Amino acid sequence: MPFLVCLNRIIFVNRIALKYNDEIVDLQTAKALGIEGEPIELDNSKESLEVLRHSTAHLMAQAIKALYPDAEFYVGPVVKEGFYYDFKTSTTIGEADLKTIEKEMLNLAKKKTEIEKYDISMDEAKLKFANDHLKLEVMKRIPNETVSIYKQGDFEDLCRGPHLPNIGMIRYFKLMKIAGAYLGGDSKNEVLTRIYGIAFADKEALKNYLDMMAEAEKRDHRKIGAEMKLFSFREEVGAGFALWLPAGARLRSRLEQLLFKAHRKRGYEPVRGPEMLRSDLWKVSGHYQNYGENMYFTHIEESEDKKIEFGIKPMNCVGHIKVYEDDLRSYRDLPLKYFEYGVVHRHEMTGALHGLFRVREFTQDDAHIFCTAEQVEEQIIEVVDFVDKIMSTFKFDYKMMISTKPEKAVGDDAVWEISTQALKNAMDKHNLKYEIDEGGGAFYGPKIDIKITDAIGREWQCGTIQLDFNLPHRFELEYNGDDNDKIQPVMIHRAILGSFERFVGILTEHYAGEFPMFVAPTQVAIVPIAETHNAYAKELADKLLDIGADSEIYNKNDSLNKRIRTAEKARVPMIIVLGDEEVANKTIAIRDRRTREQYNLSEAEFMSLIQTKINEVNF
RNA sequence: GCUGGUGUGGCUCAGGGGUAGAGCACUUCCUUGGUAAGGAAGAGGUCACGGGUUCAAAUCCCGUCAUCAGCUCCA
Repeated sequence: MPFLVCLNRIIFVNRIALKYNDEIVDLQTAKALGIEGEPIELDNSKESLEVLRHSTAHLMAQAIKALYPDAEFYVGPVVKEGFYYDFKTSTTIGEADLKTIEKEMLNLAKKKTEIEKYDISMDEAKLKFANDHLKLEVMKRIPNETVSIYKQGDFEDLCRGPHLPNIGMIRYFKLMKIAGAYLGGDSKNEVLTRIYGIAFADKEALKNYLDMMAEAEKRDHRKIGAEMKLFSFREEVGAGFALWLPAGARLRSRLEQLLFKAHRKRGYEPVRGPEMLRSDLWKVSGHYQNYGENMYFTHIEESEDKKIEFGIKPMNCVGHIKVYEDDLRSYRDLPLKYFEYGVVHRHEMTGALHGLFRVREFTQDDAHIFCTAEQVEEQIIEVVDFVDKIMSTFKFDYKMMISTKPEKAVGDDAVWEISTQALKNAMDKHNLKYEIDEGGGAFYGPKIDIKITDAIGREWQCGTIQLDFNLPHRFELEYNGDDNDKIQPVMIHRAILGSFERFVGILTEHYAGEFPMFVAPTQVAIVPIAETHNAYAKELADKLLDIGADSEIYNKNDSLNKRIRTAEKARVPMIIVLGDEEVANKTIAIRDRRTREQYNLSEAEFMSLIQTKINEVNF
C-alpha cells in the first residue's frame, strides 16, 4: 500500500505542533508529556508561522554562532512582522553580512537536523551558559526553577519554545534588516545587534510579502511627497520642521476647510491661543515639570533686571483653559467645545524624526470639551462617532486603545481610576472594541488613542481622546450649578486627525499619492493643444476656481504627448484636453487618468461633475 | 539621545588622493502637435559643514549637522 504510506509520510512531515487547551505545544513537548491535540501543519496560519519563525530565529542564531564563535545571545522572539534575535559579537556585523548568514542558515537547514528538547534546573542552565553573559541576563528574568533547552546539532539555546521538529523545514525566509537595540529595551543598558527576519511556509507567501514591502517602499510619503512637491525638509531650516509646498498646502487646506465645517456642525467654537505663554502657567498645568524636556523656552527682557520666561506651547489646552476662564460659566453653557488648528512645538529626539510622521512643529486638529461629569460618556461617544465618520470616509482601518496611568503622572490614583473606568464604560456600553495600553496615558489623564496602519503595516497614533480631571483642578476651573454652587468641570482633550502633518503623510501612503478629488492638491489638469486654446483653458480654470476646484494648465512648449504624460505623472485625478473642437463647441474632452479612456462632456455637465465630486464628502 | 549606515548640481545616481560626470528637471530657440517622453543649444555643483593627515583631499581620519534603519519616545 505505497499510496497510504506516502500519505502518512506527508502528514508526518508537515505536522509541526499541536493545539492543546488553546496553546501551541510543539511535538517535542507533546511527546514528553504524552499530550494529544489538534494538529498544526506547516502552512501560513498564524499558529504555524509563529512556530516556524521562532525556529528560524534559532537557526539564524545557530548560523551566527557558526560564523562568529564568540557570539553571545540575548532573546529571539517572534514579533508582528517576523522575528528577530538580539546578540553580541566582538566583530561588527553590517548589512552586507546578512547574505552570508542567510547562506549559512540554508546550509545548516539542508542537514535536516532534528530539534530536541530537554529540561534542566536553573542552576545547571547557569552553568551551561556561564560564558554567555547575555543568556545569564535572560535567566535573571525567569522565575522558574527549571528551564527548557532546545538543541539542534551542536547548537543549544535556552528557550521556552515552541519549535519545529526539524530545521530542514525552514526554507523560505529572508533576513530583512540589522539594527542596534538596547538590552531589555532600556537605553541605560548596553547595545546589542538585532537582526530582523521573516519566514513563510512556502515560496509564494515569501514572494508576496517581499513584493508588498517593495510596494510599500514605493508608497513612502517622503518619496511621493517629494515627487508631487507636497512638502520638503531642508537641512538649513532645521530637523523636523516641514516646509509645505503649494501643492501640499492646497491639499492640507482642503482638509482644514472640510473639518472646520464638521466641527461647527457639532457645536464646536473656533478659538485661538498664543504660540507661547508665560512659564508660570506651564508650572500650574504641570507641563513645566512633566513635559519640560520636550518644550522650547525663550526669555523676554522686560527691563535689565526683569526677564520673563515663556514656554512655546507643546499642547493647546492651557490656551483653551484661559478662554474658558474668560467668563463665568453656568451648567447651562456646558458642554463648551473649543477647537483650534493648534500649532505646537515639541522637542522630539533626533532619532525619532520621520518625514511628516514625526516632526518638531505640527498642527493639531485640537479641541477641548468642558463638560459636567454626567456628560462625559455622551461626549466621548460623540467624539468616537466623529472619528469613525472621518476614518471611514478615507477607508482607513483603525483600532482604539485605552491607555492607563503612566509612570510620570499628576493627580490622585483614585481620580485616575475613576476616569479610566469612565472611558471603559463609555466604550463597553456602546459595544466598541478596544485594547488596553498599560501605562500609555498622558501625564494628566487616561486616553483613548486611535491608531491607523500605514502602508507597511506600521501603526501610528492619530486621533486621541483624553479625559482630564487634573487640569480643571489645577486651574481651579468652575461653573455654577443649578443651586448656584461652584462645580469643577471635566475636560476632554481630543484630536481626530491627530496632526495635519502625520495625517497627510498617512493619506499619501494610503492612496499612493492618488488622492480622491475632494482632497487632491489639484482637481483638474488642463492640456490645451495649441496656443490658440490657451484662452479657453484660462476661462475654464477660472470657472473651476469659482466652484472650488484647483486646476493647472499644461501649456509649456512641449509636445502634446509629453504634456499629457507629465499630467499623468502628476497624479491629477482628471485630465482634460482642449483643441479646436472643444473651443468651437464649448465642450470638454476628458481623459480618465486611471483607465486612459476618453469621453466628452458639455461644459455645463463637466462643471457639475467636478462640483459633485468635490462635494461628495462631508464629515 | 543611543547603535549602525548614508551625505556629489532641484531630483535620481555614477566616479573617486592630483582641482567633477550622466539622465530627468530648468533656460532659450525650432517645432503648433488630438491623448504617456519631437529636435537643437545652454545654464547650473568644488562634491553637507568645520578641522586634521598629505606636495596635493570631493576621495583618508576626527568632529558637527542632516538623513536612513532600528532602539527609545510620541500627534
